[in-house]
Formats: sequence, structure tokens, C-alpha cells
Amino acid sequence: MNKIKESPAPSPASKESLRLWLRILKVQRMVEAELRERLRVEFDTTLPRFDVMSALYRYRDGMKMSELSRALKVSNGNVTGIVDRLAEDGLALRVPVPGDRRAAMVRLTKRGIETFEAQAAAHEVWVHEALGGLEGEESAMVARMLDHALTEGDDDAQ
Amino acid sequence: MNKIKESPAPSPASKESLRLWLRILKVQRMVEAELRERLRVEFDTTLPRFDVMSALYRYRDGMKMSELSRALKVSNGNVTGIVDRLAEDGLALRVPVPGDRRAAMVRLTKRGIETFEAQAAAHEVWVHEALGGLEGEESAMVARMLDHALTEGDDDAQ
DNA sequence: GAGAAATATTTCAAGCTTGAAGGTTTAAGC
DNA sequence: GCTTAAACCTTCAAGCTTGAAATATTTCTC
Repeated sequence: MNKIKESPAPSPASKESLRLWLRILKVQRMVEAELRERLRVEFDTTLPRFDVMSALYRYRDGMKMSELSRALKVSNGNVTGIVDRLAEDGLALRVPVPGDRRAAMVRLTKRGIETFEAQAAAHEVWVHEALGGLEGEESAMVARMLDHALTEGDDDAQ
Repeated sequence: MNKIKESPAPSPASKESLRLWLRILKVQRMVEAELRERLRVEFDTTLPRFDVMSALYRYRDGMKMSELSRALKVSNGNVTGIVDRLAEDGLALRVPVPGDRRAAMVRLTKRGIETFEAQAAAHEVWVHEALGGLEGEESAMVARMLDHALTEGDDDAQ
């Protein structure tokens, strides 16, 4: 598998951004693989489902489908399918919006809330196990700098 | 969409890891969405295809399917499909491995190399545009700290 | 208030992704 | 050598993901 020395794109400072990007990607893939595996084995669920439930848990009285897809930064049609499956399993449910017959509110069922709380507690531990190599202050600093790295377009900050 | 104050998981330091994780995820999703969109519009290709070509470009004389999937940290079956499509488009090709009739080497075609070089140059610029909010030294520091954040299991470093 | 534009959601095809199961070939153990 | 295990790859079903097109409803504009 002889690795070949690179040469083609002799750019100046964008190289540094590229290196950072590859590092971010590596960390993200590593942690995500771990979380996905654990969610599957221990809770028989998936990361996308967890993400949706997490958003719904935070906004306990419901979110519109469009709010959900905006919050998760995924496409509209995507959310439809995931919510469908959550609903089939009795974890979430669609309720009509009084003044607007186009829209639908999605919210967790009682069982959905209980289920998510168990998953979230485990999830937090897993993340710490995977990413706990930094002291508290370092961790906060990296988080801050990452935010700062995005050259713009920052909304919906936590 | 009333946001509800959180309360359920009153953990101590894992909270900090969780915050960092969410930040990483946010940056990753933002940049990735941008890259995907641009690859689609300007080169009519996808991120997974780009990733595979990137690996094949680095290991110019070919990689086995298994090496490819290990390098990209994706499943075996996944790579099969992507390479199939690259091959259909005449960008990559499978060549038999002399001593081993199970394995297959994958390598870029001449056209594949040329195509990738154009894409890679643009890609580097895009990443810098998206992630250029840090000075060179800061960027390097974040990269270093991210590496350090992974509590272990680090192989294949760059 | 009728028509046009905007908003909210679903449906669809194509591609990505996984984990598991299957087929083939090679290596190891005896 | 023969059996068993290991390695390599593909196939498959299920689910995720996107972007675009289709529906339905609401709002805007005149």
C-alpha cells in the first residue's frame, strides 16, 4: 500500500485549515462510530433517532417538522421518515397545530420521554469516555475556538 | 417552540465533554453540508466518492478494498458500492492481486487522477473558506488538542 | 376575494451506510 | 494432505440522507 509523498496542491495557509478539518473529521467519525454501536447494542436504536428524540426532549411541548429539520440541519424529507418510525414505536406522536392545518407538532410520548432519559444518561457517559482526554478548561477552550473557527453563519447557538 | 430549561442529567465533568462533542458535531455538519453542496453543484459528485478518490490518490499504486474501508473507517460493503460506481464512470478500476485471488486492488484511472486533482484544489479552498476563522497557530493548536482529546485508540495518524 | 407567492409537509428516486450472511480463496494446525 | 480457521470481498435488507417534485394550506397583493 505504498504511501506516496504528496505534492499537487502547494497552497499556503489553507493547508492548515485542511489539516484541522481532517482532524475534526477523524474525531467525529471515531466518536460517532462508538456511539452508534453502543446505541444499537444497548438500546436497539440509531443515532438519527436519538438526535430527533434529543431535540424533542429539549422542546418538551413539541416542535413542528420544519423546526426539527432546521434544528438538526437535515433535510425535510429526512425527518419525516425518522418521525414515522418513532411514531410506529410509540415514542413520538404528531399532533395537529390549532391555527394551521398544514403544520404538525411532533412531541415525545410519555414512554418516549422515559426511553430517552435512559439513553441520554448513558450517552453522556459514553461521550465522556471517548472524549475525556482534556481537562475541563482545555475542553472549554477547544469548544470556544471551534466556534470561532467558523468564519460566519452562526445561528442557533446552543 | 418554547425551549425548556434542562435538568435531568446533573452530571459533573461529563457535561463539559458533552458540550465539546456538540460543538464538534455542529462544526462538522456545517462544513460537510457546504462541501457536499459544492461538490454536487460544481463537480456533480458526492462526498463519499471524493473521500474514496482522495485515499486512492494518496496511495497511487492502489489499495485493497479492505485497506480502503479501514482507512476511511466505513464498512466493507459500503466501499464496494462506491467503487462500483466510480468504476462505471471510468474513474477507478479493479486490478487483480498477483498472489491472492481473493483480493482486488483498486486504483484511479488516468482520468480519475485528473478529475480528483481539480476537485481537491477546489476542496482545499472551500475548507479554508469555511474554517479559516483561526490563525495558523491557533488552528494547529486546536488540531493538536483534538487529537489529545481522544482518550485512546489512535492509529493511522495522518 | 381571486390569483400569486410563500409556507409546511410528504413522496420519490438515487445514493450512502451499516451489520449480517454468503461465497471464495488462502493459511494454519494437526 | 485435510480439516478448520482466517481473510477478502460481495450481496442483501433495513434504515438514513439528499434534492427535487408534488400537495395542501395560508398569506399577500391588488
